[in-house]
Amino acid sequence: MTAQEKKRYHHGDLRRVILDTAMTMLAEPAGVNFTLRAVARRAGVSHSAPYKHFEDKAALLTEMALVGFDQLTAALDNSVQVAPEGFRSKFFAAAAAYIDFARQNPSLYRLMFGGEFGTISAHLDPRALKTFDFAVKLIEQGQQEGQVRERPLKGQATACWAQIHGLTMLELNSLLQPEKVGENVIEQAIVALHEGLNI
Amino acid sequence: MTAQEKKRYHHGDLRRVILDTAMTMLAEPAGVNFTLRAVARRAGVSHSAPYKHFEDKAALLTEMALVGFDQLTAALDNSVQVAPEGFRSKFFAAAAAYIDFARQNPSLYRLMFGGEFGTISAHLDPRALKTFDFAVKLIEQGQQEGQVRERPLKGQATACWAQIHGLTMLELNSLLQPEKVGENVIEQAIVALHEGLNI
DNA sequence: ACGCACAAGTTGACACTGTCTACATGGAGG
DNA sequence: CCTCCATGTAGACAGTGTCAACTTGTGCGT
Repeated sequence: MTAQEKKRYHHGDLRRVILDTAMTMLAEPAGVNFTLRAVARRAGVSHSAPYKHFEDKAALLTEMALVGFDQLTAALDNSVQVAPEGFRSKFFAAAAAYIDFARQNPSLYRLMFGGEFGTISAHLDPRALKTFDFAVKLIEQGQQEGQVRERPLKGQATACWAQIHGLTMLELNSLLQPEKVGENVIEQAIVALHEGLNI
Repeated sequence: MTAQEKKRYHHGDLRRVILDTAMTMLAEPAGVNFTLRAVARRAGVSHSAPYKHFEDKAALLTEMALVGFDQLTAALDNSVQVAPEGFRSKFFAAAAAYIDFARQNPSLYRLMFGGEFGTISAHLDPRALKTFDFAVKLIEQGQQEGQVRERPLKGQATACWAQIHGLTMLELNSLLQPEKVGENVIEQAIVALHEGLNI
């Protein structure tokens, strides 16, 4: 774990290094078309070293998407812990945190939901489903507080996710510009969504 | 326009042929990673012929996305014309037509909203905005019929589009499987959306 | 303490891609 | 009829994902 260990022939941490490097490159402007060889170069290893840790480029991308879901879930969890008590407060906090995450990691968010690669299968992974579970639990708590009408839990959670995800996508694609679509569309939409859940 | 005109050195229709061929290949299974050279091969021209009609591969993809928006708008227009009178009827018809389009052209739909390439700019193209205009007009008609509460028109239209788009994405990514999420989630979500608009 | 199997690296090759430049063709307009 | 120029072709180039063959050196059982 010392500094010079990086020079070891087997530095034992290459998988993590490659993953981190790839995440970094994805986050850079125009990092969408990042290349496997470029990742290896920046990581300081040969161009085929990544194949010892990831079967495919698709496998790396899938893992990256899953890391993205981990981070998103963590951001959501954190937002509701920080937010004041009450369903309404936590609901708006979570929605804001979700969209913020996408705004700050647009390429990653697109990778997570793009489905261009093996990514589609990633959505059925437990790590991705955790994000869905978060929504379910939040709605459930709202029902227990009497703030959300009693309907099939998963249906409501799905509707919520769909709405927020749709908004996020439109936002990422610059379709929610105020001059085109009016001010605070996002806020309005979330308010409407909340009203829809409300008793 | 006769059959043998295809053999002309300049057959004068290459742009359309290339576009059609590319659309066909995109529609095929695993056509997501379709290649420019493969399009040229199938079109029976040299590998660099497409460059006389499209500056880039990105330019071709952008044009394909715009064609997708044309088709989607046409499908929506048709659905409301066929549907019985009344806002509710037309609203549900349009929602169903939208999701159907995506289900039948998943790769195209992803291309339209993926934003991986120059596609993002395509969303600001008039041809893409027509789809948005459709939603606006539909809601407007609902308001005139007294079926939709009076709120900022574009805000409501955006919320609708976001919801449907979000649902569509989840559906395309196989996240709406009945055993995971309950039966008829889509219908429920659309009903909820309609209720949200309703007075 | 020793030697060795095997995981973890490297190098080099292959087919293929997007794109550029130079050249060929032939249809339309003076 | 001739010639210009849009439209096509051929070939080259750097760069990519992936594979196979080779090297290295670490952890294990004896």
